[in-house]
Amino acid sequence: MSIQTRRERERAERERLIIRAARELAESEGWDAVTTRRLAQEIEYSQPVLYSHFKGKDAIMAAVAIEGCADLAVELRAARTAAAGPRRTLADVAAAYVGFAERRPALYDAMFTHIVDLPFATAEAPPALQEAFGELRETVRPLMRDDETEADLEALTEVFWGGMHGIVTLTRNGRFRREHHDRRMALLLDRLSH
Amino acid sequence: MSIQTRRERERAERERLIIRAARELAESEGWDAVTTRRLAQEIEYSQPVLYSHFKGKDAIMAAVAIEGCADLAVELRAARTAAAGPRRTLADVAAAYVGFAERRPALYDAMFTHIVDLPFATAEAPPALQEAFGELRETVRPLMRDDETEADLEALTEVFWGGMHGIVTLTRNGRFRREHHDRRMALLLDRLSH
DNA sequence: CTCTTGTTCCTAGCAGCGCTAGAAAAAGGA
DNA sequence: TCCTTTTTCTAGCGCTGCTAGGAACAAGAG
Repeated sequence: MSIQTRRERERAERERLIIRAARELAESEGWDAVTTRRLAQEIEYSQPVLYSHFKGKDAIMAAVAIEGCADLAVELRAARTAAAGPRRTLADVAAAYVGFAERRPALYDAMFTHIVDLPFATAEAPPALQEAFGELRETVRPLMRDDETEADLEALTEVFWGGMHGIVTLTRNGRFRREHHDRRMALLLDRLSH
Repeated sequence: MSIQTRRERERAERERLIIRAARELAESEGWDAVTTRRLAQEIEYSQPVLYSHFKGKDAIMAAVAIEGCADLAVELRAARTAAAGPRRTLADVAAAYVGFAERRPALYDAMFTHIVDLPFATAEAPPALQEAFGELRETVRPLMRDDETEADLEALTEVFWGGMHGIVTLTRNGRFRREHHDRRMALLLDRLSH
């Protein structure tokens, strides 16, 4: 009994270790550097140990992505609840989102560009994901007119999100001039809040 | 002299063959299927021949991406010059853009998500890229107020582009519910055109 | 303390990847 | 026909994600 729980605890501990190592490696050297061999060396176990915890490398990336979503949700929440007017709050949350993406590009990629088979806009989506989206939604809510429905809110939130995501990704790989960034963001926020 | 030109012609021909094969393979089976071995087999030459034309696989993808930009520019131009009001034209061009991305996902990825080191928002950007962006810009131009500058136009065009790009990519990998797509697009267009 | 059983873990290897050195083949000129 | 230059291929390097099968270990029984 006690032995069993200790083992499970140690296993869970090691699983967190794997995720942490993968994340740190990705953030410091990019996802290309996160090979199963390198990761195994990092956690001081052999390769097959990774596969006893995760189905494959994609599953490890997905786990990192979920952690990233939780972090993002925290940062968005901080920006949202910092008490300013609705429009100012929108700008602050947007800045928090874009800042996150720029500060942690590898993490951001794992969350929103790399992984494909991670349940998302469904009931089975990981709580951290729903929470992050919820922060965006509650940021947008005060800007809605009375005659607009909850579905309108969701849609506008997605447009807000999509706009930021597009700007972030196109900026990062050189499609946009970086010097126009502030102007773009201001324009996006201005137009989306009527 | 004549022999020389014939050789150059044949080489150029084979280069187009490589690009076409890469594109077709990517569009039918995805970029993962486009390996240098597979591509060599497809064009009925050995692997090193590929490297006598392109520096590496990335360069082949870049060539495909440029071709894709030319195609996109053509489709955008058709939508833009189909004579409707400015707002309706904006919607048509947006639909053309999104339709292109959905119809040719592999091509779209090569153009806007995969390749990183392709000169873009600079003077050295391939003409096809500048042309495609130009189509977007000229679509947006009629919606500008008189007091707005050319830089504002560029910025708004980028916001327009970024919004569509974000929606396209987040939709494709399951971050968005597909059933809200039309509502999202309508919202984006409505807000961006005042 | 020793032996057996069951679990955990590692060594070694597979098939495939992008890419390249050096040999073989082909083509052109004398 | 021979030689030179250019083109093309064979073979292989170091790497990837992933896994089968045996070694090492820990836990309980006698």
